[in-house]
Amino acid sequence: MSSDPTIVPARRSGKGDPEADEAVYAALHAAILEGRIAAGTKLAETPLAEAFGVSRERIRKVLHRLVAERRLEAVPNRGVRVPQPTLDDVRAIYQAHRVLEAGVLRELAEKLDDRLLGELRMHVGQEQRAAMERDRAASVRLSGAFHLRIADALGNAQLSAMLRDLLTRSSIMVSVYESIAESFCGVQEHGAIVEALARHDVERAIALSGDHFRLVEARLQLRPQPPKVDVARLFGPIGEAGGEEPVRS
Amino acid sequence: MSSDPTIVPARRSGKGDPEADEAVYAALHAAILEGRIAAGTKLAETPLAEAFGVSRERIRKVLHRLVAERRLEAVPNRGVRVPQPTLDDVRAIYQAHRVLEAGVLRELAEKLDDRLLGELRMHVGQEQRAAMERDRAASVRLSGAFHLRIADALGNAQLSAMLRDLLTRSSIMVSVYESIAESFCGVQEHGAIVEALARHDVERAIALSGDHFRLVEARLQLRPQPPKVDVARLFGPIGEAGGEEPVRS
DNA sequence: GCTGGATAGAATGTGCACATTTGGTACGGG
DNA sequence: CCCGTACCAAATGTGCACATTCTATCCAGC
Repeated sequence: MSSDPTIVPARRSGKGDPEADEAVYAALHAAILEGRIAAGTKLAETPLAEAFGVSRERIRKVLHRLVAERRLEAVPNRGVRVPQPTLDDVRAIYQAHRVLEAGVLRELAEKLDDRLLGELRMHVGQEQRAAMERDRAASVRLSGAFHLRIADALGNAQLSAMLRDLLTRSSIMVSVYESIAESFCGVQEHGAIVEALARHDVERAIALSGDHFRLVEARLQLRPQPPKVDVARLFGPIGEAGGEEPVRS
Repeated sequence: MSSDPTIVPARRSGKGDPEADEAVYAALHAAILEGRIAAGTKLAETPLAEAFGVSRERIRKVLHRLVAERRLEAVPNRGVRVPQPTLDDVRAIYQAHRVLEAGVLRELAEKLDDRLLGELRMHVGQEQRAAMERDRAASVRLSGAFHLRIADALGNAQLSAMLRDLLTRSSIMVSVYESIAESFCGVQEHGAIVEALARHDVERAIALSGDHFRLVEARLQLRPQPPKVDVARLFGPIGEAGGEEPVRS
């Protein structure tokens, strides 16, 4: 998180802290993304406000923002819940990713230069190293970053944002439908795509990418038991410099 | 559910009306989309609240929602503004649309059946009829609907949503950078894409689609004088007459 | 005459109290 | 014993008042 060690304003009471919004948002966003909150869990405003040690209005604003971003779903007068995606929803995400990447690869082949090719190869090298070192966390992260890298190469902010959104949604899905051990893509598949691009073989690159996604899609299956935890216990007081007396029951 | 079927609560204008949110959102959304509000215009909360005849909090919520949807941009403590896209932004939108449609066409070719083909041909027929009748409004609407139709054919909600978002963004752009007279696509180009699909000639369909978008892209140019109107005059009080009719100046 | 700062006005942001709705529960009737 | 109804508690939604921040104007100083 961003911290300013140089100047800390005197107002530490947690009242008018403009960073509190972002802190709450980041905490909830990460918790949803990493699957720490079971799908279908209702996120009540009051308990969250007490857990974070901020006002209910602040929680409210963040929750509505997450709803607008489709990360939570809201029922009028009945609060917000963590959406429970169906298997078809997950397949739709991966299909969308596959379709989008096919278009991106076609476009990318026209403007692929040596510098970009070198960067992609370096990235695959990093993935291989992480895989050899059995660094699972790095593998998952780099695997997603590979697809993002391809999209970013076009320099189109819209495409990058769309792909980034799809990736974060996949992350949510993965926690529900896929075992973590299987969640990262195969490294050699990424390398094959890059080499096909290097040969300007667009059709081959797209085909490899398609097979790649279909493979991930085929591995999907419903996990038996999503974790059920109390949201109030999940979020401790945020930011040691901030509020420090949320318990009042 | 309701225990009192006989009593319909008298909807007090502006107080506890749950439809007011949607009405304000729809009015603002449409105004932004149709370019009735000049790019760069600051949307102050108080004047809007008075114009719509609702509380400032309601306006606030709608404005923040529009910001979350990237339809407006916000500067902390300085209100929200209608974003002013650069020419590069517009090109990025169209490139994203082109890239996405290329992927969609490739995928669609595999699952194209006679029924879908018939529907697409019928849609092109409607476009031709609208073009012959010089119905410009219908032409613009059907032209956008054509691309949406293609994406919807895959039955993927994610892809449809992404394309719908790109289309609405194009609409905004068009009002700034393109003369309305040129804003709809050529009908024969749409027909050619459909016929290429009918022959299962994916490469040809994608090439046609690409040329199609590049053509639209090439027509882009900065319009000299965006309209500058007062937002307070634009939005009459809602809920009384049932509709908001903007006053064009 | 021009520049800089200070002040007043306005607009945005936030917390609080209240209104409305929902879901559960207990009670009474069939 | 079961079902329908009325009440109660909790949670969400909303309006209002206040705090904070930005902007524009005016005045003093150079």
